Amino acid sequence: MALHEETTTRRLDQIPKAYDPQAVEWPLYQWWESNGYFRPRPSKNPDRRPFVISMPPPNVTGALHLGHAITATIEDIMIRYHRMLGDETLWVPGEDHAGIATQTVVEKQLAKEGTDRHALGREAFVERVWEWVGQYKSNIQNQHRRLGVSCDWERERFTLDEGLSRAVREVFVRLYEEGLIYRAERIINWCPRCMSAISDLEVEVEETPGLLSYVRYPLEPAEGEAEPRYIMVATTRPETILGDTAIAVNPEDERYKNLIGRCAIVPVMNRSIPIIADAAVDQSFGTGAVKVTPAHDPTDFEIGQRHNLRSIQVIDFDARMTPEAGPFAGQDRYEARKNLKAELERLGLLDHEQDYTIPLGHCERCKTVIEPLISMQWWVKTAPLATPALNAVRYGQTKIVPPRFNKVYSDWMENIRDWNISRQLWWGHRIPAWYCGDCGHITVAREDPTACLNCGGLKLEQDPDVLDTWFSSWLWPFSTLGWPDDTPDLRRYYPTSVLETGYDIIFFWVARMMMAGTHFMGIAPFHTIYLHGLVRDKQGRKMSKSLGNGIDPIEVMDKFGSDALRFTLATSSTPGNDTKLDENRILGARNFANKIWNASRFVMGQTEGIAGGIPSLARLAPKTLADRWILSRLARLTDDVTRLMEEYQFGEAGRRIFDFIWSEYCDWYLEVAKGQLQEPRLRVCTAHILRSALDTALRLLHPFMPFLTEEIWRHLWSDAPENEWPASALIIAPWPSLDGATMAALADTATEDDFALLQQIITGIRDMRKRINDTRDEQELPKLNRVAALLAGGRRTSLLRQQAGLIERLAMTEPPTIERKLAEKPSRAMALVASGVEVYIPVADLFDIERELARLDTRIEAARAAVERSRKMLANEQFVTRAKPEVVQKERDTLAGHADTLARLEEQRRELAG
RNA sequence: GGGCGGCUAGCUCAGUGGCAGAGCGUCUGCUUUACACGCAGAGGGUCGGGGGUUCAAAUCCCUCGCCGCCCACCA
Repeated sequence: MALHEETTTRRLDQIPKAYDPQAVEWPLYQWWESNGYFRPRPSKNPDRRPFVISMPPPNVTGALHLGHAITATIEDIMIRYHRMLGDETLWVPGEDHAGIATQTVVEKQLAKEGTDRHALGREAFVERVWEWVGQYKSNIQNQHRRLGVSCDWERERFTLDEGLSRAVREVFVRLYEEGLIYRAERIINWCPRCMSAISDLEVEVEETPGLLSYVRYPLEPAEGEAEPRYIMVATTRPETILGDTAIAVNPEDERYKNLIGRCAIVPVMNRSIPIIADAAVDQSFGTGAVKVTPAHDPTDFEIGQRHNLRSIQVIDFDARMTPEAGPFAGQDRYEARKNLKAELERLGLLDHEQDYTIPLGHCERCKTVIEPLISMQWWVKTAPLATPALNAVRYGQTKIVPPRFNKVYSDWMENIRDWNISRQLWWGHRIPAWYCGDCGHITVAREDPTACLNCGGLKLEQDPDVLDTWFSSWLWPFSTLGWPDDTPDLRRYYPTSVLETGYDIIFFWVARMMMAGTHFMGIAPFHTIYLHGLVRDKQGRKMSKSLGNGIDPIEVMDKFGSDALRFTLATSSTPGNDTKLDENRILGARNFANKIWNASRFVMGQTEGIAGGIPSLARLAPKTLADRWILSRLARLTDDVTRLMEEYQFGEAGRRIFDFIWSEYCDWYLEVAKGQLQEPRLRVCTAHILRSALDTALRLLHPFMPFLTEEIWRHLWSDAPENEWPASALIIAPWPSLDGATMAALADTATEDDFALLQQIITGIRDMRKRINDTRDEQELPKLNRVAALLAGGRRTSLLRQQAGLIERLAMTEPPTIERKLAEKPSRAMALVASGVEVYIPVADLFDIERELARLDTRIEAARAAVERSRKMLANEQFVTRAKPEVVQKERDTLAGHADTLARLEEQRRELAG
């Protein structure tokens, strides 16, 4: 509580004039954290389930980028909202060991030192990575802290922690025992730079300009055939010719029917291969005949399996040609392509080439071109896991926001392919499988075995590979809570509530967590999946290191403050849609923070000594129209924002709060209050309303701008006795909520209509005053400070008389003359009509009649068009009979209003012209 | 080849059946006793094109056009 006690003053002259986020944010964060506000606190309402989020774990050695910032912001908004609602709230943070990514970073470091991991050896290398992790882990943590994340750091987890590693091991063993993990030789995506297999998801396909080469294969001569004949195929990867073991044609293809069963000669290698028929071949592409290389192409691999073809690996794991490649052995794959083509040309077998766009797979991590290769790997059989995960979404146990991603999720789940989980790396969870040197049995066990489970042999060797990074993060929602142990946290906080992340990792992470959750826990890991869009640069490009277009959130926070960044990220888009981050918007949010700061400074300064404490909204006694108006607006705001938060419409909620604070509280009520505070009769009540409304607004805004609001809030309450404080800090203060009676008492349409009329009149007078002064300025006459005003109020007369002072002060008029009907209308005056009220600003010594007539004509024209439009609608029998009655009635009122306005404007014009 | 999203003011984006909105930018004023990171006022859009449904469409349906993304084994 120390920080709060330091705050003893709210004197205007002692609070800095401009909000300085740097001075406020870090101390506040430490204060929150040291006071334990981020820990879950039991709810007073036992019927409410705890609200829990597992934070998507960032790469342990990474730097914070805008993707993390938007994730952290949206999650913190939800967490803070629920904490204020009084829910038991838990946000579990952590980091991911990020297998390939981290290993690559450290390898680069080693390269700089002129060494590599093989020189170091496995153990020393892993040791080295741990050092690196120790050095960088705190970076991402502290960068996250700067964003204001109110997560429970005491429950922080790391995917390579002992506990989480145990979860990984348990899952592997269990799935193996269930027959859902198996080892198989398949064609896989191989990254020759990472020297590892990667999963289908980790391959990025890019359309690349290339060549389609047409190559003739000589046919083995049939009996009695003298002339040499050829069969021609098209290929984008000529070097794979060396590994061809067949040529395939479509069985229906008339051109080749008579060749099926015959043999062709692989150029250069002079190997005889069969011509086979397979339905996978598209007759219309290329020549309709396909070379088949089972060792280096997924489709060919399948054709090979169907036809029992031999696989000849001609490209090695390091992307160099194998001895099987004959004269090209040892050459790089692209070098071999060039050389082979030259050789084909020399042999007269390269018929021609054409430009062709090739979809090329690249390694997601290092962008190296993927080589499809046959290799022994570990796999998860995913179909049995996908079904429950699919059903959880299908039957509404888990809802996706926005719902259009249902289809993306379901389509993937329905067509799911087995997951290659082994990686030929050193950094990660080692695969818990041991091979027996005696009998060859594979022992998969929870504890490291000392002898073969089959033959008892002691020559055991552990599989050298590690598991895909996602094999640990798919357990995140329960492994972080203590699973496989039956811990209190696991029982209390699983399933979690909302999973919030970018839509770009639906398959990588979200879908797999759904599978793991349903399979191991028997229930989906979250009831809601909220997917945000990607943050892009000004041109709409994805931010990336290589493009150098990334905006560094730390720099943004240095410059504008965390709250400004958070508010911008939260309000710049809608769920699932990408955001082009615009620095001007951040600037706007920074200005908003400053606006609130100064409004608060003013309110606290003005109300000092007048009003101790802050009455609740229900206990206020509004005395004026403006009082009732601001409370009505505030009541509606509270209602709307709460609803929007429940609907995950955080952007809209933030914008509403912005509009209220700036355009209603500051622009109007604060200005009105300046006058009311001068009146002894109104002072106390006005001060109370100013403070109470500010208090509520700060609470509503807190999830979006936690630092600024907390700082002001503790100043605001500092003169109230401690036992009156709603809470020791805004972060745990109650979320504003109005019971039905209070809502009914505060929200009042008639009041809002009355005030809207007043605003219309005041704005109108300001406009006329400005035009008068512009004209005077042109004529080199001194400007008028105040103008005279005559109002014909009609049935609104008493309202206007009550509010005359307000009009005078806010519209800068002399004390206005207000009559039901003016006995004599001023002949030389500017005029306007608003909801049946006529307003005249007489201009004695200067008047540009032509200009005023033109202005009136514009207004008359607009009124006439409006009347026309309404008349036409009401004349339409279909409208009158079919539209909802209240819509028709509203239209009638609108017409009456416009007609009245039109008539009065025309009258004003006649008098002016006449 | 399938699927999804976007196209609204000069720019960045809200709005998803009932007379088009915000911020920034523009123009004009302003030391009005919180804020020039401000105040006041103004101007600016046939809501991508076409068709349909409806009393009524930016909003629902169809279609076309760009721009972007995701998925997919045509070499």
